[in-house]
Amino acid sequence: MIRVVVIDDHDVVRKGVIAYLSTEEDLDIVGEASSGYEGAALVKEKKPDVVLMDLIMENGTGIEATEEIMKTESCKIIILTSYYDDEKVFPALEAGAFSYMLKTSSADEIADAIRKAALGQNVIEPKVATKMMTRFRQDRKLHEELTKRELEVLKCVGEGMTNQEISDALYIGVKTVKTHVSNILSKLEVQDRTQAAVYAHRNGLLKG
Amino acid sequence: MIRVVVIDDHDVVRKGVIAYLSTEEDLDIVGEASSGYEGAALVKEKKPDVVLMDLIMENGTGIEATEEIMKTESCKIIILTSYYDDEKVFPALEAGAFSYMLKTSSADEIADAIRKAALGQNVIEPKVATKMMTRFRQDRKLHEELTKRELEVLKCVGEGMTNQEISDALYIGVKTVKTHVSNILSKLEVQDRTQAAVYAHRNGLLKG
DNA sequence: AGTTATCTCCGCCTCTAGTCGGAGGTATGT
DNA sequence: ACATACCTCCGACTAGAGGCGGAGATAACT
Repeated sequence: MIRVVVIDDHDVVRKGVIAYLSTEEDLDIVGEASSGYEGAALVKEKKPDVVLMDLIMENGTGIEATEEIMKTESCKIIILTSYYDDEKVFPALEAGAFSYMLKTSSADEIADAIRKAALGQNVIEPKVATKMMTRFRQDRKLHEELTKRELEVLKCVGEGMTNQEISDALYIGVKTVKTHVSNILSKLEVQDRTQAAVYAHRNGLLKG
Repeated sequence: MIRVVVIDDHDVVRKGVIAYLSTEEDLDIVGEASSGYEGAALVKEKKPDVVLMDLIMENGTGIEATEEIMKTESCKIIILTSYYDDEKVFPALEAGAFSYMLKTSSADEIADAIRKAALGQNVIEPKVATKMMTRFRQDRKLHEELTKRELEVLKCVGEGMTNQEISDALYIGVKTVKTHVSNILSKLEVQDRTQAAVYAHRNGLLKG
């Protein structure tokens, strides 16, 4: 029997998945949770073999919960979500997710992914796999080289602020802002602040 | 008996919702579909009282399907989705959606929304309702004022291109690009190209 | 025929942005 | 004690961005 925990704050999704998986003889649903925090605690208590995890949740994202679980547990975490954009996929994989499924998958595919995870085989959605390929080919997180202060400045640039406005907001001189911006541009390998702003948005460095 | 059709390309969600609603005595699931096109045809055939519709689907979005159905049918369409951002909510309501539910809702809430829809009562999620209020207060989509050409230029600006690069890409003079950019800035009510680029990204005018 | 909208282009002007090459201060770790 | 990284700031320079005012061409609607 493969012990499974389902974490998803979408009531209908969670109930639906559980209802479906319960009909499978070799799967045992040992717990369910509707938030990241709750889920992480539940996994530590129940020690399941496999965790089905949604990404977007009210209290504690799936990414945070995945990180938390992977610190101490050895279970396989399968991300089950509707999203397959860069900002969601890569942080999830880096956090220690084992497989990445989309909610467009059929119930059978999900059951199959659970069995494979229990055997140590990853299952990555083709669409997500394509993303990974292009990612690993060249790109790395350029913005990880940024210092704290530079990241603050970049966020301001990403909001469309001018150097003067940034200097007022951060209580530093305009010259200093220019220095930071220049360093940001070279670290991100872009030519001007507009490209830096685009970079910030594409890499999810801002809220909206 | 309230006749219901469920349209959702997420297998687990559709099956889950149906499994849940089937236990309700007064609800009769008369059909299900996994794409917008299929769903629209099904609704025209089955003539249900209420339709549960997902927004993001492979073939034919929920918005297109909603528009198509509302042309000829008189049923109540309840949007059931994970999204509540502007780009999804307003087109759906404009297309003729009757209620707007989030997948974070409990199964009981959804069953309740179906009964209310059958009685002619709308159910709008609080989060979505808030969006609607702010929307009707003042905001309109500024970029709808943009001409075709200006939109093309804005997309280039959103990619981080300079005026020179845009002029090369669109085969027009740099002076012309400047004129377009100036017009874009005033129409979007922003001060510079960086803010315009941010606007473009926030309003989903670009792919990534 | 006249109006309106759109796309195209020009010159002149100002100002922000960005580069280059410095410099001093404060942590941190070796 | 020394090196390194980070944050701060300076002056001088160049180039791109953006405002202002104007203009010709086409197409569509009245």
